[in-house]
Amino acid sequence: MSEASVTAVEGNPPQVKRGEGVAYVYEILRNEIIELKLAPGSPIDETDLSQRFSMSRTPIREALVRLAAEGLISTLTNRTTIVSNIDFLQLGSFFDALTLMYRVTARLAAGNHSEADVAAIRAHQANFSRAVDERDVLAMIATNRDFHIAVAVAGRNKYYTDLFRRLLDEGRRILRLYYHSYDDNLPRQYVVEHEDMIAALIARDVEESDRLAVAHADQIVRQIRSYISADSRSASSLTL
Amino acid sequence: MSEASVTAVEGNPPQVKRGEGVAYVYEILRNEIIELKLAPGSPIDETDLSQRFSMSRTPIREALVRLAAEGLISTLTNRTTIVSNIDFLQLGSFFDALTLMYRVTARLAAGNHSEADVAAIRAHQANFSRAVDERDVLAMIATNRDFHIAVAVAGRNKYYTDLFRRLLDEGRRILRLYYHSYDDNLPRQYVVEHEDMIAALIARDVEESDRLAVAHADQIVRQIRSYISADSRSASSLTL
DNA sequence: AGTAGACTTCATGTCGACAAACAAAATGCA
DNA sequence: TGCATTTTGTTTGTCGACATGAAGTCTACT
Repeated sequence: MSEASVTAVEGNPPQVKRGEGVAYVYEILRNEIIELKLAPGSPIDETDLSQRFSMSRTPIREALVRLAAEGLISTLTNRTTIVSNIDFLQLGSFFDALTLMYRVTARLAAGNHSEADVAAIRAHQANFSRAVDERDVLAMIATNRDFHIAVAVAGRNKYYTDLFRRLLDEGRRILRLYYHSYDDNLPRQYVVEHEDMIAALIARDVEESDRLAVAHADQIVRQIRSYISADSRSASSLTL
Repeated sequence: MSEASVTAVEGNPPQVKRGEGVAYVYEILRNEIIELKLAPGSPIDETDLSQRFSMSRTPIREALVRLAAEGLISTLTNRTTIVSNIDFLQLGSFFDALTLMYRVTARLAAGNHSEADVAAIRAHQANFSRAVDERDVLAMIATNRDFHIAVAVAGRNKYYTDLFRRLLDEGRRILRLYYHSYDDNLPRQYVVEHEDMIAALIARDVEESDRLAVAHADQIVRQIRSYISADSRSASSLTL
């Protein structure tokens, strides 16, 4: 019923102290959900978690409430709570919002960024580039997300940054689902596109930043779409 | 220290049953925060609330966690939690995001709405119009928000609807702060603008819906800005 | 008198336990 | 044998209590 690797007691119960317990559990569970270590739809048992983290159920519960508020888990009243499913029917909405956030954050960043922002963005881009060099797909997904968050932060609009972060994390879940078919050419192209975006941003060229953001978003949407259709094609070939 | 009207025990402890307690407390507190019955910056005492709602502190706490996740309250670890302040420095970001959401939800609604959506939107518009007729400012603020949420729902993008809802509620808080100087002409104009928006939506005219949304947003932003500057002007006249 | 340090007070964070609600197994009846 | 009902079991929702950390108070010392 419960997978040993996930449910097992933490090797080093890292002695979190008063007031940090909830944040600790929240961070770990959040990562496990986004990285699909906890499969969508799988049930979450509070008692299990409380044993795993060597804590009472109370802080566990609060962490779960936070995750539920973010939409990462769904709680059925008086019944079990499960990891939220990836809603493929809403994929159109997702792409739409994602593209819009790419655009507005790029535009704002071009207008509002500071020196420090550029340094942060470049650091993340370096990490992303390294991940591509090392063909570390999981690291690519994570560092790519961090790069775009840094751009959003440079845009100085917390409402956009917030939504963008959620969208990008949801994107991480979807990409994890399909990363096995990752194309070797695309990552290189993403590195180049990121560099172009940085250049336009430094030049404070809002319109060019916007154009590049649209192109980048289209590229990513196309990539995910192709993964999904490839996936469904192989499935349908099985049934014939 | 604690205001009697807010801290007092609920007259009718409405016997909420298992599993509904948290949602009940959450809804009530949320409304009180948005309607400024709980002033920004004022401390929130868990023990007080637990007495007021005749519940243990546990469900109260979960409701507070949800509110904190939404940004409506800020919790200082090991110390008190307070109602979030209205951040006037971020007002520019707020207006920017608000305008964008007006636009995209109007566009999407024009493209995706169904008959039922139109009916719902019209109902909310009727409520808004009635509130204007009755010069009930508080009702106007609330029904106006509901009208735009209905439009967003018709747009069928939960990401936008979610962000929009939060922005509109934050707007309700700001308007409450300034509603004493509410202009008598503007509400009428809003009714007309809403009617125009509905017409464009039914005609599925995306571009016209967009134009109207921009105009509507500009109008509201201008209104809030004038309230604030009027307020600061009277304040500065005091200091001179 | 002013300041540093100990003490008191009190709200929060955490805990273990109990009770309700749901799901599934077991039982009884046609 | 098949279906309805009861019983059992498990997990969640709620409770009351304890421990911890922080703010304010009081005292003592320079």
